Amino acid sequence: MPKRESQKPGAVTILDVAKHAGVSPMTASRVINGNPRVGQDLRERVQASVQTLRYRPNLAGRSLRTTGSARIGVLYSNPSAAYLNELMLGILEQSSLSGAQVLVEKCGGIASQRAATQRLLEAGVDGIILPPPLCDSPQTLRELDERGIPVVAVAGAPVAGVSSVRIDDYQGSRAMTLYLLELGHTRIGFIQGDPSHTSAQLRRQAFLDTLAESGLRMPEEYMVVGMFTYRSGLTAARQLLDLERRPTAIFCSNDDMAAAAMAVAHGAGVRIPDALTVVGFDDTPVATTLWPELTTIRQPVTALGKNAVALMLEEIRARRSGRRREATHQVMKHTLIKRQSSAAAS
Amino acid sequence: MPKRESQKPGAVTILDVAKHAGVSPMTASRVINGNPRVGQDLRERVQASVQTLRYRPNLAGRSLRTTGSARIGVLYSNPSAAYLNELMLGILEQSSLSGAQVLVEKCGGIASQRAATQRLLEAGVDGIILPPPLCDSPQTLRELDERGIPVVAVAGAPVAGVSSVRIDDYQGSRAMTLYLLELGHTRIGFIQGDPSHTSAQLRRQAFLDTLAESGLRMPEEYMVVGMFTYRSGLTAARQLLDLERRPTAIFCSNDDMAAAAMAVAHGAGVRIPDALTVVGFDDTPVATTLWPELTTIRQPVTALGKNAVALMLEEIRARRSGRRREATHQVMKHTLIKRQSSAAAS
DNA sequence: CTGAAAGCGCTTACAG
DNA sequence: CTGAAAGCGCTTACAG
Repeated sequence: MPKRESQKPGAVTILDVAKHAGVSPMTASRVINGNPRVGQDLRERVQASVQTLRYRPNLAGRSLRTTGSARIGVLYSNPSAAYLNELMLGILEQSSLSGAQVLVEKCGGIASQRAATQRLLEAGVDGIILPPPLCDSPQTLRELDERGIPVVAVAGAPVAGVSSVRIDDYQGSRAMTLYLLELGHTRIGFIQGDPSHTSAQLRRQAFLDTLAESGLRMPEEYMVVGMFTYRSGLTAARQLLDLERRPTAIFCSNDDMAAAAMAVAHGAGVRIPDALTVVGFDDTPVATTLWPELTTIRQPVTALGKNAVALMLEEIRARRSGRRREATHQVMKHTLIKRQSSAAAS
Repeated sequence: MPKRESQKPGAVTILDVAKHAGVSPMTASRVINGNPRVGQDLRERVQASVQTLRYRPNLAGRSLRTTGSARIGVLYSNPSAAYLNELMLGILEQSSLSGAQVLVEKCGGIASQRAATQRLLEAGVDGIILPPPLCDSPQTLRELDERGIPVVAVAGAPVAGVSSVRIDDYQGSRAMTLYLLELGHTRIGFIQGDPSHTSAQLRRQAFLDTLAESGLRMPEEYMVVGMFTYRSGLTAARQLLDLERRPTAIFCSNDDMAAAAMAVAHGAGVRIPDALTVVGFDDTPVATTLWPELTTIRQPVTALGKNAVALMLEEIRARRSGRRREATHQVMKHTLIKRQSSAAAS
């Protein structure tokens, strides 16, 4: 008799499901994985058993056979803490679902980057995920590609041969600009992000293009360069609010700079949103920390992380079975989130 | 001949290590897991092979035998986004290392909490991790305990019979208070957190006790109640800075409120840290986003998450093998992080 | 102290 | 369309 005593009572396995449905474990497995080559009635019986028994597949068991021992590296440099946290959340969640292991390395300059890559490779990673801003470094991408390591870039401009997951920064920025125009703002300041980031360039370009479409053009001093940091946002916002004829709205290229702009406005006694609309981009946790809460463009950062892992796993499986996949470029949906920091122009 | 072709070349298994070292897989396993009952020379040979082959254990394989199919639920309500993100990071990392699955449920009031618990249980979780503020709800703890579900509380006051992981809020607050005194501040404002949170009470008490020790007592209007939110920090900080004889330092019970205090100070034209020292508690990402960067007490939130999972897994294993463990109360180390928002009293 | 056997839960590859 | 067999990588429980 098998020892069932030390067994957890509620641990329903696929064998239990199969027995309950009166089929072989294989058939149960097929139904559970959505394989269409199963007869209608067996399928229904298995599905019923899954429901009744509240079966949940054990991912360790599954991944042992499928992905084998996939290991994914994440190489990052100089990130926004909040963004990286959220991204890692998605990466870990998905890899836990898929039974993959995740190794993380941080690097600074190009030398330390090589060392970090080396460490990841020695640890046996099958591929590397590159969050911004590393995803924007052609050199990094080339080096990894030359070594034959699969790469998935998160954000950044699509590069031939390298899979990527991102949102459409251009359309996101366009949506925000249209929203500000709808609110009746005609004097809109813009704080740009780090010019070396593709996302910063796209957000700026969309802003300018969308205004031009509406026949509007901002005076040059309404366009200020920031670096995506809070500190740079302070300086930039001060510049804008010190103008003689100052804007009635400020579009900041990310939330951190928007937080800074709000602090400066506050300091100058300018009330938000009555006298000044401030909007951001990203919807990081700071957006709902601030008061008034920040109107911004939501990036599904966690989902970006999840999909990056899924893409990577497909790539790894393909390579293991000797196939070659085309690089995939996945664009995820952004959302305009209206909160209390924006209002109609007065 | 076994098909080795579709095999990933770098996938070193424990069998490779064993063969390379000339021992059985069992001995290799023992060495790798630090089991002391292995002879000196076999141990060394295995360790050398691990090095040479750059062996990394496959966690899916391991967890299949050890934890079995452990599933851990996380039940949270009304969290600080940044704190929860970081905690989840640790939870997911550790559970991925241990091959456990994580299910997350959010809840609001007590009714929705029951429903969420029910969903977790139906999904077959073996135990539930309770982040703040749920860890402070005796009712929640009791209900879970009555159903016989293992619980690990993150933060909160230690409760008999319920394992917990936390930092010593009292000592952390004491360290910060001593630091402010060292800097020569004698007029220190204090913004308290949500009074229903144990951590808020402890931080406040330590502040008062430590001052008393030094023979100091602040005027009543220097103690202001906040709610741990940015918004409440704005109000509280305004109160403090509007005082005729205002403090030279403000100790905020968390970083979000410190961010608010800095914004208000900024608004009032009070320079930080020259004219005003502002310090926080937690070291969430916002602390390094602000300018000047925030002096604060670092909570190892990610590590708290990791350890909560580790504790939970021990508990689950113990129960499965019919043993009963005493509840463990783990206190992790905090650190005073000195940044640019604090300076000597002028 | 060391090892041969068995099995964790699942799915791949083969056979019908 | 369905199933019996084998094995993913590891460790538990048993034997010596």
